[in-house]
This record gives sequence, structure tokens and C-alpha cells, in this order.
Amino acid sequence: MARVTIEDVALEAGLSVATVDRVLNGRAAVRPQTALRVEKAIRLLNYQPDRLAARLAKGQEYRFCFVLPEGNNSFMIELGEEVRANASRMVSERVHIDLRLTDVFDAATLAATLDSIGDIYDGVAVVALDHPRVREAINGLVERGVAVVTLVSDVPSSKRSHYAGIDNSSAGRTAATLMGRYLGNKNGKVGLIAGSLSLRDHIERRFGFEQVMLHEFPHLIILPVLESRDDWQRVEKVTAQMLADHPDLVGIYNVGAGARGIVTALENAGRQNQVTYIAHELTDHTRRALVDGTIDVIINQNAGHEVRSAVRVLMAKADRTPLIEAMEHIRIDIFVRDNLP
Amino acid sequence: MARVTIEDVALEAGLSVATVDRVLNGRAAVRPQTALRVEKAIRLLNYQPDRLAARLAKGQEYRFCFVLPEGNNSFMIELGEEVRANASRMVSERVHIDLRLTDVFDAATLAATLDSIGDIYDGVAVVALDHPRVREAINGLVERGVAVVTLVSDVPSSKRSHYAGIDNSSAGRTAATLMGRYLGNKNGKVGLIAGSLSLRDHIERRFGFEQVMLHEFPHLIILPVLESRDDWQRVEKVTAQMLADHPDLVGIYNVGAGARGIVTALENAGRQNQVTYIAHELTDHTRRALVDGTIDVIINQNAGHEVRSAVRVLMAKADRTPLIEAMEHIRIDIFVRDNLP
DNA sequence: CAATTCCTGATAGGCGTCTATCAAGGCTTG
DNA sequence: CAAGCCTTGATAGACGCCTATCAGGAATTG
Repeated sequence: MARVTIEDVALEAGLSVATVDRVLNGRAAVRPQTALRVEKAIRLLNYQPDRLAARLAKGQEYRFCFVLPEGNNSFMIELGEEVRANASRMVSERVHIDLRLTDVFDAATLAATLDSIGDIYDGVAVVALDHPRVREAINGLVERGVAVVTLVSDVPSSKRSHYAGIDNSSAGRTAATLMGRYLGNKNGKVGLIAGSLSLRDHIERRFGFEQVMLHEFPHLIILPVLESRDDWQRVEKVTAQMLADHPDLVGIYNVGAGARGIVTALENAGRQNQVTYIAHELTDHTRRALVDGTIDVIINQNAGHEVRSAVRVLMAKADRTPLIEAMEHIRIDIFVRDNLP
Repeated sequence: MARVTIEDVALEAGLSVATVDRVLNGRAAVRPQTALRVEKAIRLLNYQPDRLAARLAKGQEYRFCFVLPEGNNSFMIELGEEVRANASRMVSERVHIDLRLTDVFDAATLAATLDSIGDIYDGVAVVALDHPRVREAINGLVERGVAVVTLVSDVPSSKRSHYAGIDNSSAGRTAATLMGRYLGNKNGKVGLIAGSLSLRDHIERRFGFEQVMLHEFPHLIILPVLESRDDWQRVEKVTAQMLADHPDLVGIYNVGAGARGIVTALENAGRQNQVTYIAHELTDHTRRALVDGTIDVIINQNAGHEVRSAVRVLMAKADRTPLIEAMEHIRIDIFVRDNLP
């Protein structure tokens, strides 16, 4: 049961430790047949290099940067906190994580930020706008050998190594199914509110939602999408107008942030119990509204999981170690009043 | 940015490495004021011991055992596979995991198994029956210094260090809310099927379900619970009978395994579209039934997460390292057709 | 004030791997 | 067949911490 060391392998293969090491780390030329002997011994003994010792010896350090949107969006603030929490905890694992806040909605600024940090970091995680400039910046990083993980919102056309976030069109479809089932055979209109129609996650959620609504629940009428810029005051205004315009409104799906604006508008109109309201992201506000019954379902992505997954992926990419795909799948959380964490 | 080592701390405190080490590991008597100097230097430099080096030096190995139910329950089989997958991956982290299958439903057998493994392992994870004999066995392990984690089904009255699993009464409540909302203002009867009423997870789910149904949806009538022993053939028989007896059955909540029996019974009766059916655990069978529309909602616990969490907890307990609670919370997954992974 | 006991310093060796260097053969080449 | 290259062996030192031991000085005791 004792550990199998590199020495055991050398002994088994009838070679020296140095040669085994050369094979393991491709350090110098080794004759093919010698390499085979080593590999055979490794298999025979089921040798697995001790990662602790390896990393200690290499003195390897990882330097990562998380680029998040500035501003006061609750979810993004939580994401930032998770990054910081991870950063301090990972120091003992030789992982250094910096956090940069930038205007993610402005492609030029974001691209410039990404361009400027390439030489410092081994990996970058970024909440990205899907824009040609940004895509180029990401590709530039990747070409310089920096691992890039898109976080929360993807840039699928880029060369990013991985996307750490939920499947947003699937989230939209889920919202539609729940909306349709909750409404049963009720007729009426359903309002759709999005933060920005240039953010990929919002686009995809909308797409998935409309797809399922049209196919599965054709008796419900979807109103034209309202843009809110994720600003709750604006959300409130837009929602109030919508409520006034459509007395037969039976459902609201808010694709973006600013959920509290809808809560306020619904309460002001006294229609919180007539309208089925599905929101994204569990925050203090949405949580309270869910418990009160104003919000019926919250679709959530777990910020902590996303950050930890991104870090694991960045480490794996930096090491060229394989990923355990299933472990890095970010699930869509569905919360009703009863399964709140 | 270079690593802060124990040597730096010693230098800063004007003490020797040996003394700093004595403080860090409580190895020998150190004068309180000296200890304070060390602690001050640690804080000043933000020193964090290198866990890699520490574990390498200590040559610490962890030996854990997972005790799972034998039999062909899909979920338990998946759980076992996750244990094996983890076991092989953790070898390079010096963690050795054994897997034992036993008749968990028989308290005496389970207790005997637990009694017999105390001296070999540093930690045990067990899918446990909540029974006095089992509780005593768990307490015995804990008293001998073995960390015990209950998995999937808890034994709250025992001294187990941790429970790695979902909140089952919360899961039951969630099922009830979805059932009630899906049924809208429809009237009728709802059937409840449980595997065994001596398994704590099933009891709690039932309790949570009935609680919410009675309070929130009093117009729905809950039929007496049927016991299925998690055997799908029996489940099918019981369900067929229930369908025959109650033409006005509008909902089924299956608390345990054997979901395929219900699917067959519903299909044989041709009533899969009239009955809202909520099941537990995502397996090949339930997945297919969900996609087909026979099952409306699956409530799931992620076996992989539970196993990994249990391993992390066992390691932390063995080390007496603090846990990150939020990270070890096992969420209740809700799957509809659209958010299947 | 001497005899203990208590604290602290210094240092060696080890954990398993990586990196680097030098030496010693075996082999090819002209 | 000598010069050179290719492959392998042997070994030292590092990574940061742990464990153990010995020695010397400080503080306590009688």
C-alpha cells in the first residue's frame, strides 16, 4: 500500500531514475524501446506521480485574472466576492488571483483591458460581451498562450478554452415551460424584459423562452421585448407601463437584472398575485420576493460554483491536464419558495 | 510576490524556525509572549503554510471507506461509480478510498459492518438507516476518532460529523409546490408512493410534501401512502391498482426509486397526460420519461457532488481543518424537460 | 548560589519530484 | 580506428515543511 515512487519504476524497468524522469517529462532524447520499458513499468506498478511533490519541486505558481463588470448589479457583486474569497483561499495552493472591474458593456474598453494583461497572467476569466473587438482580444490572449475562460456570458465564436456558465437558451426554455405549466389553461399575455439585447446570455434566454412558448403554449401571447439596461428604476417604469397597457397580463419573465423594479411595479398595481413572475439570479431582493410570493420561480446560476470551476479549468489548462467535464458543468438552479438554500 | 516561508516569519519575529514551527504545530511548550510574537509576524506577512509541502513532509495518507447499499437501484449504482471514479483520481492526492456494499436496510448487518471497520479507516461515509443499532455503531466510530459522514440519508440523532445530502423535507415541499402549481385549480386526488417508511429520507420527503399540500392546496386530496420497497415491479402493481381505484387521480409523487413501474402503469392505463407525475433521481429511465412527457418534474440529488463533498469533508475532519460550509451544501436539483444536463 | 527545569536556537535528514551536470559507455561517421 | 554523437547512469541541490535531537542560555526552585 506504500506509495509507488519514481524510484520503484526505475527499479522495475531496470533503468535509472534519471531516465524515467526523462521519459516522464520529455526532457531529453530517449530511445523508443527504453521509453517503452518505462511505460510498461509504470503500467505494471500503476505509478501515479505525486502531484504534491511535483508542484513543490517545480515551484509552479499560477497567476490568473478575473475581469468582471463594474457597477452595482447584485449578481456581479456576488461574483466579485466569490473571486476574492477564492483568491485568498487559493494562496496556499500557489494560485494568485487578481480581480479587475471594467465596463464590460463597452467593447473597446473591455478589449483594451484584455489586450493589456496578456503578459502578466497564465489565465484570464472574463464576463464577456460578444463583439468582434472582444473576440479578437480573446483570440489574441489565447495565441499568446494565455488560457481564457468566458464566465457567465460566452463568446462562442472565439478561441476561448472553456465557458464557465449555464446554458442560457436552456434556461430560457426552462422558464417558458414553468411559465406555461404554472398558467395551465389560463389565457393572456406574457411580458419579456431583457437587460440588453447585445449581451449574449440575454439573447439566448429570450430565444429559448420564445421558442418553447410559441411551440408548446400557443394560447399565450408574448409581448415585444422591453429593454431595461439592467437598471431597476428603468425596469420599474417599463413594467408599470406594461401593466397599465395590458390588463390581461398573466406572466412576466425577466431575463436580466433589476428584479426589484418589477416587484415594486407589481405591488403598486396590486397585481402580484395575478401575474406569474419568473426572475433570474438569487439575490436578497429576489429571495424576499420569492418568499412573499411575488416572484414564483427564480432561475439561478451559482456564482461560487462558476468561479471555482473557472479556477479549476484555468489550472488544468495551464498544466495541460485533462478536465473532468462532468464536474465543470454548471447547472441551472431552479428555486421555488421551498428549496431556497 | 515570492512565497512567504516559515523562514521569513522567523526572521520577522526575530526567532528561529524551530520556534515558529513549535507554535504552528503546538509541538512543545513556548512562552505565551513568544507565541504572540510569532502570531504577529504571521499576520504581518500574511503567511500561509504551503499545504503541498506540509502534506508531502508529513507523508500523510487518508484512508476512507464508503458504505453503500447493495442491489440494483440506479441511483445507488451511480453513487458507487462516483465513489470508484473519485477513488482512482484521488490516489495522486494520497487519498485511498474503499467501497463496501452491504444490506443497508438491515440495521444489524449495517451496524456490524460499521463496527468492524473502525481501526482501518480515518473516515467513513455511509448511506445509513436511522435505527438505534446503526446510531450506536456510528457513535462508536466517532468515539474511536473516525470521522463519519452520513450520505444521502441522515442519522441526525447520532454524533456523525456531517451530513452530505439534500434537505429531504425541503425536497418534499418543493415537490408539493410544483404539484400544486402545475395542477392549478384542477381538483382531484394525489397519490404518494414511498420506498420504505423506515428510511429517513423517504419519511422526510413525505412529511414535507404533505405539509405543503395540506396548507397550500387543500382542494387536492392526498391518498394514503403506498409502500413499494423501491422495487419497480411492485411499484407498477401498486400504481395500477391506484389508477383503477381512482379515476380522478390527477397527480403522483414518487418519493423513492422504481420510477419505471409508474411509467409503465400510467402508459398501460393511457393516462400519462392526465396525471402530473413528479419523481426523484435522474436516471436513464426517468430521463426518458421526462423527455416523453410522462414525468413532469424530476427532483434530483447529484451523486457526484455528494461523493466529492463527502471526501472533502472527510479530509477536512481528518485534518481538523475548517470547512467552507457554503461549498458543502448539496442543492436540490429540479429538472424539467428543458434543463436536463 | 547551585541545581533544575524551561525555552529557544541550530541543524540534520526526510518527503517525492524536478533540474542540471558530469561521466561512462555504446554507437555512428568519415 | 579515432573523433564525435547518442543514450543512459549517478548524483547533488532545490522546493517548503516536518520531526527529532542536542546544546546553551534563561528562568525558576530550594
